[in-house]
Amino acid sequence: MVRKPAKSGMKADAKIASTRKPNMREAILAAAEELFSTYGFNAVSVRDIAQAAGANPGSVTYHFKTKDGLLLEIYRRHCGPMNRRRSELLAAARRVRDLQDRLEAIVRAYVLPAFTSGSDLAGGGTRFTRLRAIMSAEGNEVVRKIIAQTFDDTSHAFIDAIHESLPHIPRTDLVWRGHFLLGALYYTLVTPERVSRLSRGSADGTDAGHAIEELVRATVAALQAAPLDQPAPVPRKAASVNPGRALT
Amino acid sequence: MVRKPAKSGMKADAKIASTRKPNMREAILAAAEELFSTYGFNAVSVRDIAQAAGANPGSVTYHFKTKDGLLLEIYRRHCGPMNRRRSELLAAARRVRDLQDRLEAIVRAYVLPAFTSGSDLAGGGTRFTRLRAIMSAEGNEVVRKIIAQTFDDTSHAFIDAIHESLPHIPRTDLVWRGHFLLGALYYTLVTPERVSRLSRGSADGTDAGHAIEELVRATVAALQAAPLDQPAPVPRKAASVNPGRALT
DNA sequence: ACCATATTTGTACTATCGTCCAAATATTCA
DNA sequence: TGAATATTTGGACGATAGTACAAATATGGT
Repeated sequence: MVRKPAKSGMKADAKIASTRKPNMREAILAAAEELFSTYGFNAVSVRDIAQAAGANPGSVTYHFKTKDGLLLEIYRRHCGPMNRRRSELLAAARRVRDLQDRLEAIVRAYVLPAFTSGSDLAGGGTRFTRLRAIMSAEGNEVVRKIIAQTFDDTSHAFIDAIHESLPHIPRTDLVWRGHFLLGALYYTLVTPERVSRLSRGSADGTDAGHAIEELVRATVAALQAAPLDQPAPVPRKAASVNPGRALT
Repeated sequence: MVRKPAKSGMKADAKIASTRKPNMREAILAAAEELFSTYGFNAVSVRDIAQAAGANPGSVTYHFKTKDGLLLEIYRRHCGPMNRRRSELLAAARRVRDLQDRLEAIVRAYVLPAFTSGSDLAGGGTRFTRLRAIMSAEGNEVVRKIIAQTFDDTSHAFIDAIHESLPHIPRTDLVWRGHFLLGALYYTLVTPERVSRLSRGSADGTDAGHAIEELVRATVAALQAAPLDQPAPVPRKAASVNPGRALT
């Protein structure tokens, strides 16, 4: 990792005089999370992390044994709270009467914790989700196991819930569409500036609240689309969808 | 890069006796493309590439000067043909009369070249798109410039075309939804096995043809959704969307 | 205050990284 | 064929990677 000129000021602040970090282990975890989620796992060295945390490289080895162990601990920290939050929101969503509202609530229950879960509510959630996005692209082996163990259960629970709200759509299509949702979610967190650029400033890709609303709206519509075994996605004269404004 | 036990047989085949590669430069490019798109840029060493191509590490430096230069050349190879293909398909799509069909054709014009463009039609397109996905996650600086220079024009052209088919939806929403499309597209190519896993074998994530159809269907529906400034995404009793099968 | 334990430090090890270079070898064309 | 050029080779360079370890220091219970 070479980028980002410095921010030498911050590093200096971190180890002036002999001010001890109250909990160096946490500082290392936080620094690693931030750096990994920004530059990727491979591009960040243990020394980079130690320096950002104001610690000694050996300290990282002491607390987490290996670099993979450090990554593993980051996942352990976040997976529990995040999936717990998702389960709570999903349970609440299931109790929504109106089928249309329920579907939206389910999608929201999936998306929201990705932006806000974790210990640190201000940006902590997006940081971890961004990390997951990068790791799924880099294809780390340590992570692959956690994914299959921890996240697949949650994914199945959500797909099942969606299937209950849309029983006429084959599960296979819902798996695809849920997959697209996760991809869109990841990409939004990894490359938010692209949205700002392409919209020429009229949208802010880093505005989590707005991103969530756009994502939910688009996903609900995608989930409701006719499955592939039905040739016509929408009857020709589909004016009622947008009342007052015909398509042409 | 340490993974994947070996495939030592292939390497041996590549340099048996004194059989010279007819064009070592191409072999290096192909090997680099394959490895980068599988493991990421940072995880693959110049020596890995040279070995996979049956070449000498020094040969890579000779042809491409630096590792970044090699990556740059891969992008140069693919960007031209891919965007040309997209332009052709987009122009054809614009000529479709029916607005619904036109929208679908536009989306298809965007998605299709990502799976099939490039010199090598069998997997060559997906390989390069997978590479782009990984690079956007890793955030390489060399790539960021190419993206903004080469791809933003295409993106704008597609957003404009979509906007013509859906004039009642604000451009900002279409930017978001186009962004989601790209994210879904990337994620599908990066983690296709997840689809197979979650669908318990009833879907094949690596089936490009099927992935395209699912992606197009979901995206068209997402694009048509009511914009955020309209509170109700669909009027309550929306039965006509799926003729014959009411929502409940 | 003292000892046992936990943590931090500084340094060193080996491996591998990207890149360079001179010599060896192929290729091309007068 | 022979000279000019293009390519390949094998080895080397300094830099940096992850990790290990003994010494130094901080901490907490008695």
